[in-house]
Amino acid sequence: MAREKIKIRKIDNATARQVTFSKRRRGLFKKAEELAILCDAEVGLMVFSATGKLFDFSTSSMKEIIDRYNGHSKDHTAVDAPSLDLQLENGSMTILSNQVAEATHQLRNMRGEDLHGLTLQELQQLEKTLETGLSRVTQKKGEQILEQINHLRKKGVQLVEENTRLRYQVAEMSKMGKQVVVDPENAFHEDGQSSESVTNVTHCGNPYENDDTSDTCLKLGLSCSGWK
Amino acid sequence: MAREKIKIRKIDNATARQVTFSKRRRGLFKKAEELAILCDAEVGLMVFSATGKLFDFSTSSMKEIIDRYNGHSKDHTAVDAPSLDLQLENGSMTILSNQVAEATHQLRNMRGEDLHGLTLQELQQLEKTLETGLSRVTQKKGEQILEQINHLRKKGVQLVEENTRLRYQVAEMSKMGKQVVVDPENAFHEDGQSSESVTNVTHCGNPYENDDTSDTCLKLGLSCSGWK
DNA sequence: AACTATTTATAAGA
DNA sequence: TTCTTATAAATAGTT
Repeated sequence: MAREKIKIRKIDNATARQVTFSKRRRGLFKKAEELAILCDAEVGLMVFSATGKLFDFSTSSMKEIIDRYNGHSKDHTAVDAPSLDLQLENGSMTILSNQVAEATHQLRNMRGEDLHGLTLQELQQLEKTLETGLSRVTQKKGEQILEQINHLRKKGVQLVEENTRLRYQVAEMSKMGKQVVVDPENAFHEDGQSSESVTNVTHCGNPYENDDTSDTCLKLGLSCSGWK
Repeated sequence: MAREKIKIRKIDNATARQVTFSKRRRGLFKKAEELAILCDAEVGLMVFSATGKLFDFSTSSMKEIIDRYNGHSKDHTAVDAPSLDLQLENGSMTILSNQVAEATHQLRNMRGEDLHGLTLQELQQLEKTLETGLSRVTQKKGEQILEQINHLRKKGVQLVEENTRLRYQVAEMSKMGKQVVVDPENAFHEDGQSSESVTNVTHCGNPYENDDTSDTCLKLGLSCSGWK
């Protein structure tokens, strides 16, 4: 219903699928609410994303709706038949267990940990997936690094400005100040930087001391150790 | 959403309300199904008209969806008096659901699909894991390729031997045989190979014809197309 | 997340 | 109810 008509079948691209899920989920929930209000209906809506996240909407409480549903449902065995409940419950458990097993297996495969039963074709596919994933992660890392470097640069500029200002201040004060006691800690250095600014910059590799200016500095510093 | 914009509030006219209910209900159910298909989601939808009639839609069975909902919902008082068994069951379900969600999330990360909330450290770790996995998979692929090549070589040697034997046999037979009818299909070729052996070798890229000698041949041939 | 060209949904009327 | 149609909404692809 937009730029192009689409076929109603599972969206291949995972990112696009996620985006569409968000958009259409919102649309669906809005429509559900409108129906309830306009037509004085009672509505209960449960949606599980492919990743297992739950989204729900109901006019009253979901419990009430489910109770009412159970009352209406033709399948009265579905209601208070604890044994059946448990059976179905076990069915869900089995499904979930299988999902966990499958996902875990895939993860092991991707970590290269359990490659025995795989055919050459499967290994080929796996390699391709890993290459794609790796390239995306590396790209993202690059973006973050640039971001943090830019942040540090800006911070640096600010510090230099502050420094200049402070230097000027001190110069002014020492020029006319006679009874001003000069604290040795705040005296000039040869390069003209105040000791405070110097501290902020040189302590980059020594984290958790300052909380404001050095946090990004820290992140970047730590990550550097592993770069290729 | 048509001839005129309407306020979202209960429609006064009962007839109009009923008509709108029918139309919008259909629309809502359609949207629900589309969301489920497009985004691989699980959906459960229950609607009670003002007159008390029930309409429902669900991707799997409503029971399953309600079970899953109860597993997710913090409000465990949600559905009928849960027996202790059921409570425990629900606890397990929650754990399993969370495991599924976590594993799915990790898989998405490894495929480079959902990299937003990650810190530089996490990206770094992910990259390392992917590199390790990729190197293992590539290594395994290499081993399999060598294996299959060796297998093919052995097969080739066997075929050459068989060929030689057969050639000798035929030569012997034609030397002394007078009343032996020579089948044209089994006649000699210039290179001295029997037609059977020739078939086995030259049909490597044309799979699913022979099932014994050409299976490894096939695997190797197919995978070749994707190599870097 | 915002934009916009299109597709859909649908309110009113028949 | 169903069909039609003008118009409001939703949304697919793009940025």
